[in-house]
Amino acid sequence: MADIARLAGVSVSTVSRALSGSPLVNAATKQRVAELARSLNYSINVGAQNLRLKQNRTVAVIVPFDPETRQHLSDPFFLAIIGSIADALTDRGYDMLLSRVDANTLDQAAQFHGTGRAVGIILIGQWHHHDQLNQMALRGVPLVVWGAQLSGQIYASVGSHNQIGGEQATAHLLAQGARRIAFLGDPELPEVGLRYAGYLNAHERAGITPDPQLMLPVAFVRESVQAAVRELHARGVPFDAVFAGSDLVAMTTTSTLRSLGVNVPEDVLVAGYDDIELAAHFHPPLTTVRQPIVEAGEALVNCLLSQLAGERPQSVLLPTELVVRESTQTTTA
Amino acid sequence: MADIARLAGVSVSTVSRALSGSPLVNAATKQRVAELARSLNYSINVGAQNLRLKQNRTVAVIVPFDPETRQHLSDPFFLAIIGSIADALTDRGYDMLLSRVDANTLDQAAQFHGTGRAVGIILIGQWHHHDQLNQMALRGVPLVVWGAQLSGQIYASVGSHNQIGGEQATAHLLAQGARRIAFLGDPELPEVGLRYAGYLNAHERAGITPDPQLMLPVAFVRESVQAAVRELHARGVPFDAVFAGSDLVAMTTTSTLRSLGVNVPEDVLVAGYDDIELAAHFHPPLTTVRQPIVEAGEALVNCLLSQLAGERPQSVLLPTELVVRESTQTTTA
DNA sequence: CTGAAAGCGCTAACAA
DNA sequence: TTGTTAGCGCTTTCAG
Repeated sequence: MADIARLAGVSVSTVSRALSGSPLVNAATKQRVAELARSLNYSINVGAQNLRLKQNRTVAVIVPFDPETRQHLSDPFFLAIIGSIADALTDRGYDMLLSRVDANTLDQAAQFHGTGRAVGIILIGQWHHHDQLNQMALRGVPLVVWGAQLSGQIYASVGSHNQIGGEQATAHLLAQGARRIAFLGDPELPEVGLRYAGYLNAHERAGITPDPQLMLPVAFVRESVQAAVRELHARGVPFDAVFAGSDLVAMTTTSTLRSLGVNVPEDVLVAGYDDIELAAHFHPPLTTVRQPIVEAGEALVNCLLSQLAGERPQSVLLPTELVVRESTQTTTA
Repeated sequence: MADIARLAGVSVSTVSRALSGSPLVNAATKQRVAELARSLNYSINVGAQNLRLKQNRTVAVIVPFDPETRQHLSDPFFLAIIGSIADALTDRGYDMLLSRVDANTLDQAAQFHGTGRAVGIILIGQWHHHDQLNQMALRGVPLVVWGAQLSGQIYASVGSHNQIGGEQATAHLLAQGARRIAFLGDPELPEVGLRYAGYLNAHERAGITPDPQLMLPVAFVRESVQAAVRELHARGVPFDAVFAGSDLVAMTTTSTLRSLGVNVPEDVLVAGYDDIELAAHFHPPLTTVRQPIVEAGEALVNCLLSQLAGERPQSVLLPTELVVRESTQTTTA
């Protein structure tokens, strides 16, 4: 900037003003400065500008990871949500700082705000860290979490209406004639817990008591799912449908069943949750509960930005939609 | 920081030194400062620090988008690569700034470096922008791109050995008895072009001349693939196998064929490229050419950081591996 | 319309 | 061992 000033024969203040389009500066000078800047391939140092202005247009998006499994970022749904956040942020003129932090020391996430690197934080997945998140919110960190809305929640969350989603899927399976529906997913996770609650609700409404043996608390990991399905099969516990906690689990279940000689949907109906892009192209095409991904990104970003604008944190429940495909069509249909 | 200094009864320089663990400062003072900092919930302002130090530990990861389709970030393979870069960067202590830029004004990407926001740039996908990328490299922007290695390339690239991958898949299909293998993918894209070259090579080596009608230049979009497959079928052009430019295309092809009453692998063999996680769980499990995702992230990051360390840009060709699954098993096998 | 000067939060000589 | 001072690159009063 000093160089430009020298070359243009003006002061740095003038250059600064010219570059920021201030009306105070002579059009001719403005022109000259602009050209010089271009020819020198110059652009403003955002760091210095932020320092001076105490502003910042960066949002940190954090994906917690389990330090033991050191598991990689791979669930297509989470990945897709990141994509949609990236889009929403770009639209609003914000940058996205993507980072992974150890789930056990989630407070690290707050550092992105504390150190002035980001104006706020979007956290993907609340897992078991409800309390830590409340702490952060209490400390005044602008925060939005993708997950379930829990009672006693101080931070804002955005998520689909998991309980209704769970009901929709289960009610559909029951309507298709299923009577012994296995549930696959870890109900300790708030979102999955609500989906399970929906599962129970739907049963109750139908006047059916689900067999507790059909509740398989698997983690969202391939091996865990395969093991659970194989064991259920080996134990000879009869079941005529599966409601999986995510599409990935549903797909793994389907292929595991097939390897055991059990066909979907002829022998067992399978429904998932998420409606990832591939669900429609799976064989059989997967019935699932859609979580609106594009809206999710927008809602997360809106929620964060409105907090920054001084409004009170306002959680959002996104509508779910049951997408019926062949994986739950009884062959007679 | 000034507050801490006042409270601790020392100067800011001492605080600065204490916080940075300088050996010059008295252990007692250091202790006191550390406690104060913790209790005030203070942490260093990275922006100011960077400004002063002229350093920076963030890397910009850029995904170009086509402004017309304004297409969202959704290909699982790209998403997975982003995940793996995030991991690699986290391991090396770098932050990742994720952004999407209009593919037509790719130079914008250079701004992240120009404005001091990032030390270097990782670009996902070179598409048709070889020249622009060379320009950027020429201007001295530290840059790595995921894509093919082209002649006359100044920037560094990391990618799988697309031609060999194409050969592997095609040779496998030929070995399985296929004689009329359709190729689906836009050969204008450097990576796909090389895969196609591999396809041609394998044919030549087998002494077979592929029918030009079997070359379907589809974009990597669902609709495009469906349309192409339907048209091929409608025109009555016979084919006994498909080599798809990506797993997503292969899966779409499979489900489109199925809707036309053509079964995989009984009537037509299908092979893909990428080996995304779902490929193994697809039905039928998909034969594909694996691009090593974890290594990809590491290689991209290494390549960029070594440039920053002053070494010459060094492109990397990652090995591919043919993963044979049921989608290419002739039923008699 | 333009320039001089102060200062954003931090670090690094240089002195003491 | 610690404090003083200058300055990273920028913006913005306050005077001209």
